[in-house]
Amino acid sequence: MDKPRVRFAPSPTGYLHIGSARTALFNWLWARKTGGTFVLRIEDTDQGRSTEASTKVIIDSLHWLGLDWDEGPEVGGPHGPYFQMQRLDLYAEYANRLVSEGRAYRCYATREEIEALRQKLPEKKRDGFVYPHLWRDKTEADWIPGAPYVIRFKTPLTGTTEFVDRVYGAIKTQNSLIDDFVIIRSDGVPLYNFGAVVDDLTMGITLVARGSDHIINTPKQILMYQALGAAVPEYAHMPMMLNPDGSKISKRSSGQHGVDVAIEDYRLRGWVPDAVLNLVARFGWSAGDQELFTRAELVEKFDWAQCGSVDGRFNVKKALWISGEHLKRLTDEDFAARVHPFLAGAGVTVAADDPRLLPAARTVKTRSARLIDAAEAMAFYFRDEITLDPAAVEKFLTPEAKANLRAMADVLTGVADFSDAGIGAAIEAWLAERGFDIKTVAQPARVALTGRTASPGLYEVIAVLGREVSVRRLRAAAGE
RNA sequence: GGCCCCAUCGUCUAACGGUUAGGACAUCGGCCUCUCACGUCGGUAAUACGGGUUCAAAUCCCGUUGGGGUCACCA
Repeated sequence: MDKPRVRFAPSPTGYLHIGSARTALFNWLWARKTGGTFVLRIEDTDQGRSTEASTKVIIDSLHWLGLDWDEGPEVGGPHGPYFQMQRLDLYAEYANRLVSEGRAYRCYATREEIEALRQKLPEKKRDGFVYPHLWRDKTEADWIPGAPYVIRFKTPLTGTTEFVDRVYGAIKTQNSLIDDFVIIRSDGVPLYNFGAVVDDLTMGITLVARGSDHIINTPKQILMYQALGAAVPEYAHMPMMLNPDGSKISKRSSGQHGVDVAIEDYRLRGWVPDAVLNLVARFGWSAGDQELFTRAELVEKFDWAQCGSVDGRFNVKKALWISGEHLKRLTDEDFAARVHPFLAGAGVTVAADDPRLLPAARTVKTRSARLIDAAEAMAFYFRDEITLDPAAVEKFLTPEAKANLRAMADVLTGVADFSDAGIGAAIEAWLAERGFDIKTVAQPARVALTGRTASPGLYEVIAVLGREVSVRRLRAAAGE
């Protein structure tokens, strides 16, 4: 059996949507698992909305996710070009073939003309209005030289079109319900359904996997394959990814639900690529009770048979949990290197080779959901001047506590072994000598050293900060 | 509205005719503890409804209800 050829065919009208990323991922997983070929094709026929900038953003996002393609932009391939606007001649050739074979026809009716016809109908019937077969039965003799026309597909009037989706199972449609849709615009540019079919056909795509919003297009496309005398590919549709309230995920809804839409946003917020892949993989797909997957495990375990057909709602907390789990699995060194670029955003300048970077990062690793959170949590280590949280000052920096902070500063000044353990031992000895419980000094010290009431462990904070800074901050908070 | 699709804890899901309906996130409680996390132990929580088929139904069939998709010279 031949190896599958799958594709991801985004239209460059914005960013890489989280749902599209899943479509790309599932196709990629299938290709990698089966040793097949993953094709990237840019569907830029919507000239009003397609931009080069968007093409770049989408390609960058795919690179960032690590979803590499075997054929497509940048890498080329035997079936190129991989931008639809560079394939116009091909579409014209196939369209003309359909016309000459009587499977499609020129339609000179204008949009206005058709709309006027629709308006003539009683209001109730306007909803289900389909193109009346104005030009369906005309011949070449009726063509109007020089006038603009579109090419419409001559949809069979009877019969049903059926296909077995790898996710949804059997789906059938009455052909009589499908109108004679336009395949080539008056400017010669193909419409989605036709461009996709000609490309999938000429690129040898054997399995078309895409979002379930395309289920409705599938019968039309199958009809075109048949009219072209070509073998129909397999189909696999994936359920929609929705907001927590069931609405569509969009830039606009993002603020409302906290659901990031664009893959660049995930990168900017400090997700690691594998966590994003893990996140989207679990929408509509599962492997028993397993929740966390590495990229390799995804490739190994992915199968269409385990894909469900239920639309999924985004769970922000679970998403953050997945991100955090992936962060925890990074080595300390890797984690530190990845969090470094985010420190600037948290307002501190830290050199990549700053010796405090690794130990500081280590203390926030299990406390952060994303790198941006980690950077924010560890910024206090690097500030020249920290701002103390007023409420915390009010609550913990009492005169008595300040006296203890001064004493603690003195203790630290004398600690020989300035490590976690050494510091802990010295402070605990001091505490024992005074008969204090650590609870009486921990929170005031934490506020003095970090500015806040929540932080990594006290001893590790002090160790990372170093003797000089720790002592200075304790004394400053004590009012010296 | 027509057509298509979907329906198990709040959310994501497991189950592929026979289970005390399992797991994860969230939530609640305990442990750990210098705070916050992490970790750990335990609890609450679901087969939308109504009919069939069957010895047996979350699983198969029909209907109802609810949700989504789609009805362009967008993709």
